[in-house]
Amino acid sequence: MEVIKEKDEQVRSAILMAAERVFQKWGLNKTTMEDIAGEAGKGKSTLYYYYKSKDEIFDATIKIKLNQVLSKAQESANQMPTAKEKLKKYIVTCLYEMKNYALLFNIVRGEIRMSQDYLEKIRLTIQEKEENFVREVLNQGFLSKEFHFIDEEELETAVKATVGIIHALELYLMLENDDPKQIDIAVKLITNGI
Amino acid sequence: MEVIKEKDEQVRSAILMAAERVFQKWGLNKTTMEDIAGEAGKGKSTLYYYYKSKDEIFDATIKIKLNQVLSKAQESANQMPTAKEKLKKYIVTCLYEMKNYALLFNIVRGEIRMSQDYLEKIRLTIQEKEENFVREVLNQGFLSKEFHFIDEEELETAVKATVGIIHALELYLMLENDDPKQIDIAVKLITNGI
Amino acid sequence: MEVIKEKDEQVRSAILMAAERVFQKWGLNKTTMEDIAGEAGKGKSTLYYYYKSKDEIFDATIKIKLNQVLSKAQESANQMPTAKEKLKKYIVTCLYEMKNYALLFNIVRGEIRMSQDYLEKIRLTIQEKEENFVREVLNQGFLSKEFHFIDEEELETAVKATVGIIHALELYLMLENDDPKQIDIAVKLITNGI
Amino acid sequence: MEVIKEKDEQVRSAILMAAERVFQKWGLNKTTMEDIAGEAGKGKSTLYYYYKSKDEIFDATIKIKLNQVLSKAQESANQMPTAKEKLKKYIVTCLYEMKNYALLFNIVRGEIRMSQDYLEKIRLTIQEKEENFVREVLNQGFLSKEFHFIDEEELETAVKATVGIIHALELYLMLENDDPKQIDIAVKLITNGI
DNA sequence: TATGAATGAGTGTTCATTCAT
DNA sequence: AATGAATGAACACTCATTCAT
Repeated sequence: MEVIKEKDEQVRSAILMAAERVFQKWGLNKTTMEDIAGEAGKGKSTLYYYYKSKDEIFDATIKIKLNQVLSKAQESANQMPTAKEKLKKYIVTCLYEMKNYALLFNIVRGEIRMSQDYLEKIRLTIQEKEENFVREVLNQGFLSKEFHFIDEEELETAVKATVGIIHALELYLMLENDDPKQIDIAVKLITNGI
Repeated sequence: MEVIKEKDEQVRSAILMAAERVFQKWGLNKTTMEDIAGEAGKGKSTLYYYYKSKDEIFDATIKIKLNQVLSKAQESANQMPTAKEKLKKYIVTCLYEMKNYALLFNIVRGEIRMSQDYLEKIRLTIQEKEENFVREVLNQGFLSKEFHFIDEEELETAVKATVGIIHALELYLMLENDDPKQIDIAVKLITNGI
Repeated sequence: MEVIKEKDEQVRSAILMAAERVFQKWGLNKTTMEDIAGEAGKGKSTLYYYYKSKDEIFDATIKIKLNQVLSKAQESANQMPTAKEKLKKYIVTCLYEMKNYALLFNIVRGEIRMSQDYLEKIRLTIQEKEENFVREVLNQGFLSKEFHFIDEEELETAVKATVGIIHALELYLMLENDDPKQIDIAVKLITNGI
Repeated sequence: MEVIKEKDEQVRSAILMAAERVFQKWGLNKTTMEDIAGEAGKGKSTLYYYYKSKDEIFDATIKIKLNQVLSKAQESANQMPTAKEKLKKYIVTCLYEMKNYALLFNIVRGEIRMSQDYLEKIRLTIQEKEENFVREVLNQGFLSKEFHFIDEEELETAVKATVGIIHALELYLMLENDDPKQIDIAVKLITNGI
């Protein structure tokens, strides 16, 4: 029973990994179920045994990948001693990771109907996760006087703004830029102000 | 003969304006030639008399809109006295304008084949235009000692980074944010550094 | 303009006639759009230029055929002198005509979702048409003392019952019976009572 | 061995009962093997262990149900003293019973390929059964002088016609009518003649 | 005995594009 | 100059059926 369950989960996972590759390559609209099936080495209709629709596959793909990236970034950041370094490490790791899945994440914005609420929900969950982490770091920096420019009541604003800026950089680097050196420059510029 | 040419140009322009509206509303993939034709009050096949394909229409639409936005931003910026204010005004105007055409510009990123070089060309042209303007402003600020942190050899890097950051903010504000106040916060944060 | 309109109507009509043939042959579910297109000598997608969906085609097919049959029956009946003969002629003509389109009409009952209201509407319209005609005939027979067994207040009940019996016979003869002589026997049996 | 055989027969029966419910609800085409399996509480492929195909399941379902209805009707009829009452009881019971399985029986007509002979065979067997019963009753009525209008040589015609009319009424009441009172009216109308 | 897993062969529908007029 | 008509090529999704276990 346990084995069977595992097998099932393995196939679902294999499908998602195949989907990730082709979505990343072709985008949501141009990727067909046949593409995914071919990449997974399965028949087209097999996909429907495991997932209800193309959208559900895309949904799951994004969800997993986002969680992976954020978790990795938070892990990396937590190994740094100071709040400043943590923040910087978090930003940089996010940027590098996201850059590798540029098209995949970008699809969420450009190709999807506004009305698809489930994606909005994913984004909100993610955003909360990010904000929680940044809030913690900023708070720590505030307590340790590292970030003396922040007073208590501005903390929440700073959290939202920082996360926003991170998103902005993510997008910029993901989409517009192929020069890895630019990441450092951009981070420095953001950190120090123009 | 001249009159006919003018008429021709008028129709082409009308089609593009119609296309702009529906692309902005539905994105590239979800917008059909019928949508565009309907919005333009023309027959579907008429579009093919004036443009070779849907892509060509989209192409032209983006090109024009981008030029409009940039020109307006440069105009606004040039009315400011100091380099600092010029830069700020330029950024803010770009952001506000682009925000209004969020989906339109975003399409360029999410829905388009990698292999479509002509869009890349547009982007390069635009980027050059932006860089030229920013370079001018930064240079002026350098000469007037407003931007003392920039030395001559760093100018080019600063130009590229600044334009990059502007793009980043554009994207962020276009896509993730519906609160107009955030624009000011974000600009301040960028200007002063986190 | 008039000519074009006519052409359009001709094609729509041709599609419907093709559809009638294949629906009659295969039923609703087993008939594919490709079947209809093939029979009509058109491309499959051409059908969608003239009709919105398979259901719409089926809808129109039934509607037209029903009207044809009823009109013909009423015409035939009206050429008879007495009410009794009119009624008999009407029944017999309906039966003979409907018999030729057995499967076509029967589809309406066996293959269609209950929830499809538009078909219900067609049936009600048709039923009204039938009832009106039968009422007229019965009324005439009542006034001429041909049908002395009907008193005024029973007229409406008699109308509904007669139409019902006609339907019953239609169904029976359409579906269960391939012997044309049986029509006469059945009519006689109904007319005289078992 | 005997026990196993019994178990086997029980499962086959359970499947058929489940099938009856879903066929009655959705019709033949719209009912999937998954529907049947779900209703039976079995795995989809289990059905193929007991039956060769969907058609075979449908086949068996109809056969059993028809036999049930006819047997019940004949039983009820046989409790009546006179031939006239027997005939009437038989008709009414058939109608009431069949009405409850309207869609199920109707499927036989609307959704099935002409070429499926096995259903034709079922129908013939059933029809023979019905005719035998009606013949017996009519004969009894002829002998007891109840049905004086029938002479010996017309008996066979009368049998066929009566069974036909019953079928007609069955169909009519099954498909077109939701008012139970109409059954009585219709029977009366048939019995007395229009 | 029973079934989870897998799939081939369809199905209705969409849409960019062509072409005769 | 303008377009109605026509269509091929896809595409997401369905389902009866098979097969290994």
